[in-house]
Amino acid sequence: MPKTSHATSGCAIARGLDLLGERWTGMIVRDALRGIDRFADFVAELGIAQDVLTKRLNALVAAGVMERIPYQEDGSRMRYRYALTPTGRQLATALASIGDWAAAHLPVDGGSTSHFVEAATGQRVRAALVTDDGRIVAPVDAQLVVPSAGS
Amino acid sequence: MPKTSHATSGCAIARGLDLLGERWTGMIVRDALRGIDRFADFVAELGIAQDVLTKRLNALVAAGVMERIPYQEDGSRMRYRYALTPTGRQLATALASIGDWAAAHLPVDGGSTSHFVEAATGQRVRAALVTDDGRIVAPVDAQLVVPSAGS
DNA sequence: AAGCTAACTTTGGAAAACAAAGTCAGATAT
DNA sequence: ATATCTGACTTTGTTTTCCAAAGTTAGCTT
Repeated sequence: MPKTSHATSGCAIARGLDLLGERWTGMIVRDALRGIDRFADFVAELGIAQDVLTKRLNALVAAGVMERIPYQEDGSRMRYRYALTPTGRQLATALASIGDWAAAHLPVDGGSTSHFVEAATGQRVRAALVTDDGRIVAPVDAQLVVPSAGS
Repeated sequence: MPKTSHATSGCAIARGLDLLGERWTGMIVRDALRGIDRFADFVAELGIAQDVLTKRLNALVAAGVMERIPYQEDGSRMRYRYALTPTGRQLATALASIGDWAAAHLPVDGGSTSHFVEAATGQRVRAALVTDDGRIVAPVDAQLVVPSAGS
């Protein structure tokens, strides 16, 4: 067993990090949310090595986050592109919360940063913790509950 | 420059992933949220190699996520522990959204998974996208806006 | 002085990432 | 028909990171 995997851990955070905590994976999903879907474009945008991109895309497809879709431009042969599945699009919340946190706590000189908006209204949206009855809870007032065993 | 860094990227998601997208970092923060704060306990809980833990803790301290705090048990010499800063505790939202997503989309046999609750009431909380006026927006209805340049 | 313990370093080998070059398959141009 | 172009990958060789085990350090107790 060359590399530690938490894919079968009882902790959902561990399982999620097994994907997103891997180098490049989060950036690939971010670009996919921006509409990028072609192998060569991911390479150009991210500067990722091609063999690594192949592995990551395969992992994302295997996890049900992305799917490999054939397409054909006129006057070209059939090729493949990679698009987020509904499951993958749900990761928007996770990426938004990471982005919101970084915007607040890892500032950088150049002002404007990326953010999410509601498509219908253009209104800015942020990630927050909410109760089932719609109350917003500050992160400080939240507590992590782990059923029993740790890892 | 041996390894690509997005630490100075204009994209906040890239900056956040530069930390959380590194192997082990998210798991360390998760355990820190559970109250783990000693070097040896992180090693025991995670099975992480000690030199890697040293590097990750240093990076987290440098980023302002954790702090190195001296402590002394009676009958022992002074040692150091690692605790989340207020900035670090804000990552609860990000970890919750990753955990919520994984619980929904990366199921595993053994039923119970970890989750966050409101400390005061014990009520379960979940990560969601909300507008500034408190409306909840489904991830599908959200759109990522990137100011200008990509990476 | 010798032993104990927690927090690290050091060391050497294995796995992964990186960069560059090569493969492949069709569609168009010569 | 052969040659060329393009996008999606492999292959190859080097660099970097990860890993596991052993070693170091500092102060307290026996």
